[in-house]
Amino acid sequence: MTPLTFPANSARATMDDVARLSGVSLKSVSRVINGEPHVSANLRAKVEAAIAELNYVPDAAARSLAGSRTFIIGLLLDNPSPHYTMKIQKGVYNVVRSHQYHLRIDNVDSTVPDEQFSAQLEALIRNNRCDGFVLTPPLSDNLLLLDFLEARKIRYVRIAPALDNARGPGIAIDDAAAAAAMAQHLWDLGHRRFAVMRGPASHMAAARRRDGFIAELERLGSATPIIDADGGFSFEGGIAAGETLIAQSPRPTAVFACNDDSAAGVMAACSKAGLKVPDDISVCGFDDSWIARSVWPYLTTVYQPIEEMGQAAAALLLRRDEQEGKISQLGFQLVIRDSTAPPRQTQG
Amino acid sequence: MTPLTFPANSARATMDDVARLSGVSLKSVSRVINGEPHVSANLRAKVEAAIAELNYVPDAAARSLAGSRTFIIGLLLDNPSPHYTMKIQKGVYNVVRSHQYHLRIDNVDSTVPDEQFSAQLEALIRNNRCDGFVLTPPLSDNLLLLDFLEARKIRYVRIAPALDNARGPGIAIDDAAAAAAMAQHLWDLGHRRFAVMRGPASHMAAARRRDGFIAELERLGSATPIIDADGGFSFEGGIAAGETLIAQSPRPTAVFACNDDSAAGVMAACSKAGLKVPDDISVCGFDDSWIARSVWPYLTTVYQPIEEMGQAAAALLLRRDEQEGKISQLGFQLVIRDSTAPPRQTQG
DNA sequence: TTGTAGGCGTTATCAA
DNA sequence: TTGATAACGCCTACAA
Repeated sequence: MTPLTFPANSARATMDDVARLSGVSLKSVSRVINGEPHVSANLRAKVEAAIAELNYVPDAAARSLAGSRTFIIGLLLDNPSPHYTMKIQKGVYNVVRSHQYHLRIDNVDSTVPDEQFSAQLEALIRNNRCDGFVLTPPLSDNLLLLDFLEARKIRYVRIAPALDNARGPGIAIDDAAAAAAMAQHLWDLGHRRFAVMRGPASHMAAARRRDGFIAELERLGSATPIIDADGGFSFEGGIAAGETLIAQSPRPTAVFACNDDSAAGVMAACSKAGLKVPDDISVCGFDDSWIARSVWPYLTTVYQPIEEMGQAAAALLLRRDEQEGKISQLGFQLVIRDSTAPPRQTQG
Repeated sequence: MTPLTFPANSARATMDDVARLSGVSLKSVSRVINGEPHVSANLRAKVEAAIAELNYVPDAAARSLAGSRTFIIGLLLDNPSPHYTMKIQKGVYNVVRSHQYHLRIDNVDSTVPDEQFSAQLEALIRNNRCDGFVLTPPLSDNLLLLDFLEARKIRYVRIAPALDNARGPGIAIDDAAAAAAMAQHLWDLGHRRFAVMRGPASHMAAARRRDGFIAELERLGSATPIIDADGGFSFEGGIAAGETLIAQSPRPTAVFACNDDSAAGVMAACSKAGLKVPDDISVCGFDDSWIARSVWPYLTTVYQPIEEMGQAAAALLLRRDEQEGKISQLGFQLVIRDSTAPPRQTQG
């Protein structure tokens, strides 16, 4: 019934065409398309047949002009890592498209003064509304943004929020539990002297990882104080802070970095200092980002389902029912690769 | 005149409001908004004042329903590296937004059979047209896609096209010249025995880099045959192929990889084999991607202005004048870091 | 140089 | 359960 190839230049069918072909009114066609109740099965069948025959698809512009929906979901981005961003974007995209929606991208810069930031937001929604935004970190915790959206009754879902959990719906993982799992892994290998490379103070999730790691070690009975340093979430920061950490005496036998980039920095610092990973020292990260498999040895890390988080966020946004400030947690996974091993006997 | 804060819930002004306030007709307002000719300075001033006072912005949905433009630019993506994609995306975004356009993202999978691929394309443009697409590699060289768009008279600009240059407008760099510059750099350092890590056969730009590198060496007077191997553009591939290359006897003193990822793989292979970079062997890459500064030592590479390419592509698309198949070339830059150095005296 | 009338393709309001 | 008819906000003829 539906022709396999659709002539490129044939004029697109409109609702009028469908109504005429099926012999019903315009409004009835509209009802069928939007799945409204109070439509007889007979009428619905007729309309659907006509739609199929004409290869009809509703026009998005007309729909959003006449109605309240735009069939567009916005993804709000603010300089996270390319790897992270693309994963989120892909997850959001797939769900959005499967619902016949489109994905719009918007970048903002949240490091500017409040007034400028507000102006950016104004500009975004001025001439082209969308049906909701997916917020990525650090925007997920930007109170100014949340206020702005709520004042305009624009729906949003936050990814990896760390703040104000009652504020709006969100998707996250249990950072503390994931860090604890890593602590357990190192403990089981026999490590007893640890160092933590924390992230920048602004990154709330990093603090949770650090705290979760340390809390678990204390629970397991770690006696030694656990030193830490700020790796700034970057490779360069990881090198600098890593050099500090491995210069301690006695040297820690294992370093847990709160993200993969700074973990790679620690590995570079070890390499410069002549320490072999994992023989002389174990190093592990967090994220299972692309760099985890782009260093040698491959990095032991925590996988967080970033793409799935994007999917879940989009799905939440597309479900029109109002959900008040519920944060859904997704699972994580310990990924044990080659950068962690039992400590040397002489040191153990 | 323009209020600094704009009440969140005030109804948005329409063209009607502007017309009424400025005491002119609807059409005149339209003329001013669209910068049409034949408008007196006086009238224009009145209308612009009213627009400012009412904080008016045209409604995108109404505009695209009534007119032919949608004020949306699509970015067509197909699994390139996150780093590359995000750079392009950012460049396109900035230009698009500065023209009051919005950016729509569309992913396709070009590895599927032709029929499925066409179906994907159909789905993309069925219910929501856009004013043009920016095509990223490898889609820039996808003939099926180009045919599809041309048949529907949809404008596009190709990024880094390697094929069929007369086909449609595009933005690129001179890959061969960039690779030649790298050859010159290594030659000047004193290297005389080279290896090339080429990319996958499907990536046309990689072949140009390899060929350009070799051609330049021959021009410089290289006598030794230049060995090469396929690094698959990936870190893993780089390790495997790198092991082959450095096992040659006599060993090459410099390895040029056609992208950074496989260059990092070469460095890992060297590390495994006990070779120090750059003391024992020089390694260089291409792209100046993020990994170039996430390895130790930092990678010597070629910077290509990816973000600018995105900008240029968007700018080309937004200029409505018809440009037939012109490829604009942007500049590249040699980035000399720590992974290249003169060869050891004993080997030189 | 300016203005008037009609239409773009859909949803929403009412009445039947 | 269905269907006329009027918006939605703008642009494109065409006329003045």
